[in-house]
Amino acid sequence: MAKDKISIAVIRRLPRYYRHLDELLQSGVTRMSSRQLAQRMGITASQIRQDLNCFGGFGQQGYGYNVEYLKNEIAAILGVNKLYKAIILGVGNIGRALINNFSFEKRGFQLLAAFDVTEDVVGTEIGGVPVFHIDGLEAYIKENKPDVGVLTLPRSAAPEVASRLVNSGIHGLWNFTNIDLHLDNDSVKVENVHFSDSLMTLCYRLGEDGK
Amino acid sequence: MAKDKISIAVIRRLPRYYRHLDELLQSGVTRMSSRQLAQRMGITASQIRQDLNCFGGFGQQGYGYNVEYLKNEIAAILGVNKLYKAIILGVGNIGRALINNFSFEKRGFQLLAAFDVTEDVVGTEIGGVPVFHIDGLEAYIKENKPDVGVLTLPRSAAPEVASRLVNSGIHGLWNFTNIDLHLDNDSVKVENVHFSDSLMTLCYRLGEDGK
DNA sequence: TAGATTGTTAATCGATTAACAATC
DNA sequence: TAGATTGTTAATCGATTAACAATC
Repeated sequence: MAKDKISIAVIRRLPRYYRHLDELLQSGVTRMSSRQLAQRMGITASQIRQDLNCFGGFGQQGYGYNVEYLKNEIAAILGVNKLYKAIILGVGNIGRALINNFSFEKRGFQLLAAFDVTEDVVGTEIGGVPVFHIDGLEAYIKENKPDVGVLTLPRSAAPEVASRLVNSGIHGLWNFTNIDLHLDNDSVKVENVHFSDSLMTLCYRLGEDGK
Repeated sequence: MAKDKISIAVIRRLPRYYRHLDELLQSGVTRMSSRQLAQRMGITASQIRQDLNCFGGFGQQGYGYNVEYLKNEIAAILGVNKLYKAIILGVGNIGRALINNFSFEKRGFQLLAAFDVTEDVVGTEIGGVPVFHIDGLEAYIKENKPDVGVLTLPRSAAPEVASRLVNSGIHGLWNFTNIDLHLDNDSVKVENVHFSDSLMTLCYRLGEDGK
C-alpha cells in the first residue's frame, strides 16, 4: 500500500490523526476538511494533506474527508487490526499497569503471557495473563512465536533479556527501560518509552523563560 | 546561558547525551571525543558538536571532552539540579509505578504529594508520599506552589483536572493520559507520554517490510 | 454552474552533515 | 612541532508550508 519509504516524522503523526478521528467519530462528526482538522490539532492543513498522500488519496475535492472512512484507512495503514502477538517481561509496577490498564488489542496486539523471576508471581495470573518463569523463555518463544517483547524489567536485566529475545527471533521490542539497547540483529524494531528523557525535557522547558 | 531559541530537536537529545555521559562516567571513562561518542550513540560527530555549541564550548581542541565536566554542564543546562516541585494526580497503577520506581529527584523534581478520589487511598501514604482528596487541590496549590502536575488519572477526568491545575497557576504538565490537552493558558508546558501512539508506531514499523 | 477542497507541485524553511581553519 | 579534535561556517538534505490546477 505504501509508496516509497515513509519518513518517521510522518509515521509518528499517524496515531495522533487516528486518535482525533476516533474522537470526532465518537462525537458524531461524519465529515471533516483538512483545514478543520488542522485547526483542531494545531498543525497546518498542508501537512495533513501531504501526510495522507503518502499513502493515497482518501478525500474528495470540494467535500473533504469522510471521518469514518479515513479512520479505517489509517487503522489499516498502521496495522492495528493485525493482532501481533506480544509477551511482557517483568511484572513490577509498570508491567502490571500495562497489563491491567492498557488495551493492547486496540493497538494491534494480543498479550499472550508475562515472564518474571520472583517466586510469588510465577505461576499466577495477572489480569488474565499467565506469569511464567523467565527460564522457560526460549522454549515458550519457540512454541508460541510472539512478535514483540515488552521490556518492563529492571535496567540491569534488560540487555541480557533483550538479547535472548532477539536471538529467539522476536521482531520488535517496546522498551520501558531507561537504556539504549544495542542489539545484534538490526532488523529488530525498537520503540523506546523513556520516562526519564521526557521529564528532563520538561525540566528544561520550565526553565526556558526566566525563573 | 542559552543563546537564541534552541530547537526542540536539540533539547530532546540532551537527556540522551546526559544518560550516555553518566554511563561512561560510571564505567570510569574520563575523556571522550565527539567522534567516539557519536559512534556509541549511532549519530554523527557533527551533530554532537553542533548541539553542544548551542550552549557554549565545552570541549578542548586536540583533546575532546572531559566526561564529568560535560555531564555536569548538561545537567545545568537541563536544570536537573533545580528541584522543581511536583504533585501527582491519580494513584492508579501508573501513578503508583511512578511513585515507587521512578526517581523524580534525579530528574530535577521533588514529588510533594498525590491526589485521588477513592476512599481507600485518600489519607494514606504511598512510598512516603501523602495522598490527599482532589477536593483540596486548589487550597493545596495555593499553599505549596507546586510547579508541575503529573497526570496519571483516567482520561475522562483529565481535561477538568488539567484545567483546574492551570487555573491555579501550575507551570507544567507531564501527561500520561491518552488525550491531547487543550489549555487556556498556552505558556504552560505540556510533555506527553502517549503509550498508545508509541505502540501503534511500533505496529506500523513491524509491518513495514513484508509480513 | 459556482464554491469548496483536495491532490500535488513548487518554494521556503530548518536541521543535519561536511569541511576546515583555529588551537590545544 | 606534529597530531588531534574542536568550534564554526558552508553545503546538503529533508521536511514543512504555500500555491494552485484539478475536480467533486
